[in-house]
This record gives sequence, structure tokens and C-alpha cells, in this order.
Amino acid sequence: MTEAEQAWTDARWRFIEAGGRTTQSFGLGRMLGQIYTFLYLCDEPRCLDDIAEGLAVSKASVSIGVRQLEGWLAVRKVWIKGDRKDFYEAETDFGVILRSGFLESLTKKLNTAGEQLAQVEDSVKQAAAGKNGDGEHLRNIARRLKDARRFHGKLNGLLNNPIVKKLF
Amino acid sequence: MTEAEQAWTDARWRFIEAGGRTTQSFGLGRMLGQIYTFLYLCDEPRCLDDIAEGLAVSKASVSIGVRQLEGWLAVRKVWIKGDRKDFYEAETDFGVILRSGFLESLTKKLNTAGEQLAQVEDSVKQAAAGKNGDGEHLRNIARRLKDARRFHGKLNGLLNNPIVKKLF
DNA sequence: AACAACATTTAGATTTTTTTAAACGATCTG
DNA sequence: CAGATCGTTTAAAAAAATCTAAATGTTGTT
Repeated sequence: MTEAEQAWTDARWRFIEAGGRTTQSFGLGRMLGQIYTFLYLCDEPRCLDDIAEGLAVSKASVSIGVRQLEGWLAVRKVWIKGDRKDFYEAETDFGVILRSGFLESLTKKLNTAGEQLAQVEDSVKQAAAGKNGDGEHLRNIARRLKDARRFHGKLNGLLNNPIVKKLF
Repeated sequence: MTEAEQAWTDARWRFIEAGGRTTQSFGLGRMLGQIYTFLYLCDEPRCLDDIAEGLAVSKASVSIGVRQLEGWLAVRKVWIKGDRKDFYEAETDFGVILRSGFLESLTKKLNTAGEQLAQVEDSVKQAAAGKNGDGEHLRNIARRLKDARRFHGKLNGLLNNPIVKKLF
């Protein structure tokens, strides 16, 4: 192996590890980033065993990770004729991944946050209504929550704005 | 305690827990969300012991969590005359938190990703140069990496775009 | 149908992260 | 300066997430 090839092997592994750290820092496990990066650095589809061997990891982990990545449209299953294995390749259009993975999960989280907000806002208003006069404390919080819900609405609108969507 | 007050107490706790799950899902611990939400639902500053008691959690956890939140400008230290304790209050302007916390950390991550990209791209080009003729495999990957770096640049530009910044 | 070649599930092991209690250090008070 | 009151650090425990080996399920082949 030439010196340049050795350097490439090293850099490649560092890159895969960096990918793992990145997904880890976003609260998705380390496997997701490693698997994706591994496939990204292959110019042809690979099967589960290839990936597991390449990452020095069990096939079970890869099986689970690959399924998550498919849900994010970050990898794609590919059939190769005459072979029963499942092959996978990386989606190279990051825009697709951002839109279908990141933005979508963000929107979903925003929705559940909005529901929680509405619930807590409602109950604080009820409690404030009970105490006429001395409920200033509760009324302050109610006001604060109203602001929060307004912000939530703005953010939601922004993410669903077609112009903003096109930016990604 | 009236029924409405009881409902508010319950809703309040569910809200705090939801906040914890949210930060957790973003890869920041659960404490951050719980502490922030707790303070958000107080209309006056609270000291470490109050927070720890309110969340049924040790003071050490709160001490650590509060420091992180300060780094994100999500909470603020407040001095109250005649009291030696440190008091904290929640930043209610979410725009501030988004800009100084979320976007900033995103930019930082993008930068390190960019460096990794440059390194691996460089070494794959070196390795490809070594094999004249049969290095098609490597050249494909080099092309792919070039695209990735272009995307990285676009994204970086977008996040630093003053117009986009103002959206947040 | 029996077998072979896979992918997937799961219970348990491992590793990592989080949390805590206790020690420590710093700052104020009398 | 001695004691009291905090916040922080740290070493160890607890909890949670991750990973694996083995079992199970599935699909295709003879």
C-alpha cells in the first residue's frame, strides 16, 4: 500500500468517526452517522454484512441503523439482480435529507410542543380565574404563555412558508 | 387546594417533563429542558435550592445545568440585594435563545464538518493521483466529496446571510 | 417440504451518560 | 478568625442508551 493510499485509509476512518460524532451530537446515535458516512464513501451499494465489517460492528446494529436512515431518506435500498441480499446506497442530495428528515422531525416536535403549550395555558387560566384579586402571579404566567404560543405560531408559519421551504 | 389549582399543578409538571423530553431529543440532557421550563413558569427569579427542590433533583445537577443554560443565554443570573444566593430567571425572548444558542452551535458544527470534508477530499485526491488509469473508484468519490463541499458552502452562506438571520 | 441464505427481533451484556452525596472551596458575618 | 452559607467539583452509584450473540422470522431454491 502506497503512502497516499494509507493516508486515504486513515482519513476515511477519521471521516466516518466524525460523522458518528455529528449525529451523536444531534441526539441520533453514533451508528447513523457512521453508516451513512460509510455508504457515502462507497461508489456502489453495499449489503449489511459489508457495512458491519467495514465499521467493525454487529449486523444487528447495522440493520437497525439502516432502517432509521431509510426513514429519513438518507439511504436507499437497492436490488441487485441475482443477489438476495439487501443493498444500500447513500442519498447524495443533502437537500432531500434535510427536508424529509430534519425539517419534518422539527415540525413534528413543534406540533407536540404546541399542544403542551395550549394545555398548560388553559389550566393556568382556569386556576387564575378561581382566585379573583390575588392571582397576579398566575396571570403573569398566563401572559408569558400567550407570548410563547404566539412565537410558536410564528415559527410554525415560517417552517411551512413555501418560500422558506424552497431555500432548503 | 381547589380543583383548578390541582389541575394547574399537574399540567405544570407535565409541561416541565415535556420540556425535558424536548431537550433530550435534541441531544442536550433532560435537565436543561426541565430547569428552563421550571424557570419559565416562575414570574420571579429562583435560587439553586428552589430549582432543585422544585424538580426533585440534586443541587449539583442544577448547578451544572444552569451553567450550560447561561452559555446559551437561555437563563440569566440575577442579583437580589441582601441575599448571597445566585438567582436565575428564564430568558423569555426565544429569538435570543435561537440565535445565540441553536444557530451558533449549528454554525460551529458546520465548520468542523467543513474541515473534515476538506481533509478527506484532499487525501482521496492524493490517493487517486497515485493510480493513473485504474483509480475510477477513487475519482468517483472525489467528485462526490466536491459536491458535498459545495453544499456545505451554500449552507454556510445561508446561515450567515443577514436576511436569513433576521428571520429568526 | 426441507434446506439455505438472508434480515430482524430480543434478552442480556457492555458502555456511556447522568445523577448524586460528600468533600471542597469560596465568600460573607459577626 | 471562627462559623455559616453558598456554589462547585468529584468519585462513585444509578440509569439509560447502545451493542451483540443467539434465536426467530422470512424468502427463495431445489
